[in-house]
Amino acid sequence: MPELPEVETIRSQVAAHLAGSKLAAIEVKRASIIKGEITSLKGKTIKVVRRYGKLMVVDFSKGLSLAIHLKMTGRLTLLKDEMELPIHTHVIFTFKQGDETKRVAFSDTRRFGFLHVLPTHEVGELKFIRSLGKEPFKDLDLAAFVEMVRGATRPIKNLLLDQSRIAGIGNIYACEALWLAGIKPTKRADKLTKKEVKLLFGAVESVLKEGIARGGASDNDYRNLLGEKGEYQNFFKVYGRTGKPCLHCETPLKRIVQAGRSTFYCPTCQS
DNA sequence: AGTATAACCTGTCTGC
DNA sequence: TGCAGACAGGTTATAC
Repeated sequence: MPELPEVETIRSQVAAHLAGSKLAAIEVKRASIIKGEITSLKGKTIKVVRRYGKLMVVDFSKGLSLAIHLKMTGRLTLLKDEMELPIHTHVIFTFKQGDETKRVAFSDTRRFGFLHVLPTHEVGELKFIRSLGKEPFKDLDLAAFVEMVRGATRPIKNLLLDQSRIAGIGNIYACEALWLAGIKPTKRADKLTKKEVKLLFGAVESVLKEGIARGGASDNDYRNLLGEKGEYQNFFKVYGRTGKPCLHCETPLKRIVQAGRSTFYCPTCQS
């Protein structure tokens, strides 16, 4: 479920609530979602929480790290006292900071997500990270974006979703950015005009920024570390709005399928 | 280099 | 009420 803004929201919350906390206990209910030796994290303290595209990396003391991918339905939940465990909880972490005890559950209905324990110095060697493309707001600048678009013959929507080119964009933000830029999702990437490329670059940054500002999009499953929904779903212009009027021109929005994923767009504004 | 499809899983919704 | 089918924020392997 979570795309860059959702993962970034959780990343900053994990940093705010758990940095400096010591992992006192780990309860594993389903080992198959774990790679590496999770018990080695016991007694270690959280130092830094990073994000690579949609992957979160928690750096612990003693040179150990925990990579977390939430995929579609993964959640990290800071458990309140007496709180029932989320459904499909696979791992429960108990942290101590001074007198305080904090419990965090990793749950994942569809079990696509994973936890991966590895030495911090090996994080950069992860195949997932090595194959990631440029990161919005970091090394993805307009020049890099122009270059990328110029060299691609596939539809622009498919390019936006390709994590090996741009890290972090998923189906929601791809659709929203294309609507904002007024570009048809099926248009061949290298056929975009200079003006369109520039508009799209701005639109991508704009929707990601707004997604982060609104705490992510909870169209369905997504919840932040505190179990709260995001707000960005209330501001979708096209995603999931098949048949509803375009907010610009009132044309009924269309749904098509590209690369096996739903694309929502306005046939009038995006041509 | 690109596409398309299936696969990994469970849950929810729609239509008959 | 039941049941089949479509669909869901992601990634990857495999076959064209």
